[in-house]
Amino acid sequence: MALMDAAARLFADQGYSATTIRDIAGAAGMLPGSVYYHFPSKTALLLEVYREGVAGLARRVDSAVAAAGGEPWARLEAAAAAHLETVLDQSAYAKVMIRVLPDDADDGAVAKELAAARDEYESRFRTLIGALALADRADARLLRLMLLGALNWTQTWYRAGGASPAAIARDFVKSVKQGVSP
Amino acid sequence: MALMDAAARLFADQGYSATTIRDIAGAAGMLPGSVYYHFPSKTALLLEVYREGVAGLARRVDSAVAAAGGEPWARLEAAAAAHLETVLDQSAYAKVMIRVLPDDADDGAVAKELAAARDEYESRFRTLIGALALADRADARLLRLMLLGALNWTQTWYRAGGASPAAIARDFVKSVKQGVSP
DNA sequence: TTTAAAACCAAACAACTGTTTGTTTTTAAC
DNA sequence: GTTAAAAACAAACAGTTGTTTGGTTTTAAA
Repeated sequence: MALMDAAARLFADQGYSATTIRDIAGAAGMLPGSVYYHFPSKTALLLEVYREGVAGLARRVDSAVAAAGGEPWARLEAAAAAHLETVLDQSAYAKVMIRVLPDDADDGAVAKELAAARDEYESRFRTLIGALALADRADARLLRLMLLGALNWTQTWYRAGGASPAAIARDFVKSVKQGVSP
Repeated sequence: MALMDAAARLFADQGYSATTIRDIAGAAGMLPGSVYYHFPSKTALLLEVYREGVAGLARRVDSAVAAAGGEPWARLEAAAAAHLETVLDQSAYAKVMIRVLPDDADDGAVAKELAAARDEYESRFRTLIGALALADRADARLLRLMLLGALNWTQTWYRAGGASPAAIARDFVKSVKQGVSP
């Protein structure tokens, strides 16, 4: 859908509140009012774009994990690589999920739905990390939040041309697995 | 300054473009027009708040590192702890530096200044990590970006009452140092 | 070729945006 | 107590915001 594509790209590039309905309509080749034939409000448009982003990301990660075999660290690495490839290269929808905070939606009920969608996605990493054999003092929750934070923050510094998203993800996972000390 | 305090809090809580001059003026107890006696534009106000955030954060981190002794990992841990305490608990100004992206400023020249201010701050971590003894295949740049990303992303999930900012920072540094494998 | 739904246009709405202007109040030094 | 600068007010400005309304075109099935 051209309208959602345009909205996803603009939300990802400029953020939610800096993006106007006129921006979106123009990028989709229509007039502002026409947007309201397809979506009842700007917030509803964000919600659908966000959900599509979460769904697409989940699909890619799930399939990467399924193809990764049974070794827990390999499965986590596959998930991290798929996450980063999608968020940095493949999907403007997935970018929105990282760039737009749930409370950017002016509607409180929608904010909760955005947060819930993201939580459901991230639960995959809870499972993947739960399957790891960890050192006694390692905190699985903080490990998950550290890894996801490091992955998501790449959106602020990543530029095409350097290390590939998959290579970055592999490096991150390896670092937390083995440590960087000699 | 009450005006900058109000702006810092609102920028940190709602983001830059979702915050209006009227919001800021109201929170500071004055009328919208009065803001322009102190700052020539909304963008200029952001720039000063952002700079104050960077300066305060740099001050705290520098002093924590100086007090941490000479062991490189202890110095990095002290920097990470100071960073997180400031950003999560102490300073709305520092929060702005994390929440507001440079290109949120409508003015391109200001965006560059914001990015430059953040870069100057982060160079400290380049130095701190440069002093570490790393395993052969460890990438110092990715290590820095991973750690800063994990730290900065805490702003999206941290809630007072759980692990303290300093404890989170210590956990992150320990994880990348030693790894979490048994 | 008729028809009806889907999609879009054209134009406006009220509210809100950053900002400017001229005037008044507050502050503090003389 | 006078004075002048600093700070704030009151009111508007031009442009933009999300959204609505009623009419027109497009699409595709009958």
